[in-house]
Amino acid sequence: MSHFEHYSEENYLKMLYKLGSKDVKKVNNTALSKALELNPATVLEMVRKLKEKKLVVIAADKSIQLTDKGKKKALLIIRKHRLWEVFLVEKLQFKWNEVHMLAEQLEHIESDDMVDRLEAFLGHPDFDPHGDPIPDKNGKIKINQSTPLASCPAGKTVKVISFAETNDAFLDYLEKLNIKPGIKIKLTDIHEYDHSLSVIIQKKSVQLSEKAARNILVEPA
Amino acid sequence: MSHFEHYSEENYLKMLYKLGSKDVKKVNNTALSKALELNPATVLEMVRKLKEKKLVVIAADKSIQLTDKGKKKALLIIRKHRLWEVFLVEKLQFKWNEVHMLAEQLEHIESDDMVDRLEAFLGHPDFDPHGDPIPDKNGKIKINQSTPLASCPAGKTVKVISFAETNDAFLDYLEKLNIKPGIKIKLTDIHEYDHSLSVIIQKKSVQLSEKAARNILVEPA
DNA sequence: TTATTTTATTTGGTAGACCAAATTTTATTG
DNA sequence: CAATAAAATTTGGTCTACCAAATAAAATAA
Repeated sequence: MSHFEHYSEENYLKMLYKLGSKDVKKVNNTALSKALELNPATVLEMVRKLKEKKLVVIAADKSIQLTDKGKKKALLIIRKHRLWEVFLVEKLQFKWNEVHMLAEQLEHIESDDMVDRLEAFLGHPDFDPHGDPIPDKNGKIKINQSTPLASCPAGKTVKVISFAETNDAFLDYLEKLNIKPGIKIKLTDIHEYDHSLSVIIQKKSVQLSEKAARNILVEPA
Repeated sequence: MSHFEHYSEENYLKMLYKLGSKDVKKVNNTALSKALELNPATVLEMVRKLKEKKLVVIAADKSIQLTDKGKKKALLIIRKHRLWEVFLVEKLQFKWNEVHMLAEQLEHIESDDMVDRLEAFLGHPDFDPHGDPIPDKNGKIKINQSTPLASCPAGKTVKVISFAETNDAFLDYLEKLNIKPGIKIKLTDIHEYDHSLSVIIQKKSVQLSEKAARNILVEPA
């Protein structure tokens, strides 16, 4: 039967979207292979199929770019992923850093109707538990103008919006410090020496590395 | 990646369970092939794999039978399927006859933790929207010999066991009348005209519609 | 610009889950 | 029991999504 014909394709599209929006440098076959942890030959093969389906175009410099059609498809997968994450956290009481893997599975369930109903059931959330925006049913995203905590001036109090990294180590770290979307952080000091920060989170003083601060996205409180 | 290696296997197990519990006649390769709408050669191949994994045994007459291990695995898939059906109907407002295909997809999501949380979120339902029992986390089905209140004779006192419906409206209704599992109901009268019932619940006399009485499952007190 | 490195592509293979058609085995039945 | 029907099994394929290793092409560096 191969009920999950679309599974791989969806992963490629999602990764292309992710790479395309994060990195400035072009996404070539090597980059995509590494990101997906797949053999370049495998990726080349699939990219050709995506090209056939008009989901990507191969630029003159061989970089792989999503077409509007491909981008929309990617955004609708991301929509499903993020809505399921909200469900898992809000309704099934998972910790917000535990849900990624599960949402990876749920995002491939196909039913536009179900996704719309899920959205309504959850009360049309705008952001997932990590603070990432949830595209609407047409694949449109509300763009927030958050900035990395690392580029805020000392003395400022900010509100955590989302995170630029999603690996478990980072999410566990945030969990320990009780840093999550919505929480207020007062940036008390920036240390010239190593660019680490002293901040106050819920009345407790904490040290953050520059690396961490670059991946915590905030807005003026 | 082949994230869904288990997908086919699960379908075979589920179908074997279904055929085994429904039909009295033996389940042979031909029967299974027809039920799954697959070529006998394909089915034979998979059945051998299931045998390798000790999930089935092939009897002397070539009939395919689930082992305890296989049966448990099948029941846990059925558990997931039915819990998701409850979710789709109760929470996402699908009609009971629209949910089967979706649940077929959702049942293959793997996470015991999620299933248990889902069960708790749904309020530990005993039956799915079709009235089929939901196995517990060990694959055990409560084989209660409960009958609908509607089919009890007048004058009898019975104990409420479970409900064949779990939608909010029905549950609210039950809540108002203080009808819950364990409670005693005395059936004082059955009205020929509309098949409604007069019952006594905690010393108070109440009228129940036939519809409600069909969905209240009871045992002799 | 030639050598070297990196990237893209081709070639030949694998495993899982499927199929049609041929063949063998088992049952049924005249 | 022999003929026939049915069921089981074998054989030789397909398609998808993978891989490793070889080769070609492009980019970079000396």
